[in-house]
Amino acid sequence: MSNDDFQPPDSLESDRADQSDFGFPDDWTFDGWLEDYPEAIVSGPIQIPFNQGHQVNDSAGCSSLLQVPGDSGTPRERREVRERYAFKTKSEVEILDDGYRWRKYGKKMVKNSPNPRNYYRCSVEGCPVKKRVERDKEDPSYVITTYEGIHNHQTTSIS
DNA sequence: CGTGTTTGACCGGCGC
DNA sequence: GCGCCGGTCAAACACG
Repeated sequence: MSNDDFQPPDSLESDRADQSDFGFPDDWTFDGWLEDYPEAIVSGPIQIPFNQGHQVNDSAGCSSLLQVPGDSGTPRERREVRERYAFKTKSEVEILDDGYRWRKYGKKMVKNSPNPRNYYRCSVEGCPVKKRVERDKEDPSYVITTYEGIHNHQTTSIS
């Protein structure tokens, strides 16, 4: 697919000033791709888990809109659907409202980190989406979230 | 009473 | 084959 022409990390990281254009909630910090989590640097479709902001629906029913800097420095729109997507946010709480309802189904201590990892599943039956949340090893003020799967339903509206 | 969390057990993949 | 490790299950529990 066109995954190869999707340029990860550098362009995003160097362009952090534009993160407001990603449509993330204000208190979320998009930190680009995580080098520590190569498996998160996907190969395959993914749905960026945000419905607020710039989410757009296409014919596939599940798409997200991601903006990356264009050659000229002007952000160009990018629509990507991936199966896995990880990012890091600075947050005190791990339960972030991303527009879906999640049910925790596991907690695990992982090696190389003093912090537990939490496993969540989308509450909607038949929806295969999972996410795992853990605090940054060396920077506990950050929360690492990894989404996996594509929602096959509309946003579960919550509060 | 319905829904979500907690928590230890269980399981499967992988490296030695 | 065995043990480690990450991921999941499920029963009991908490809470509105």
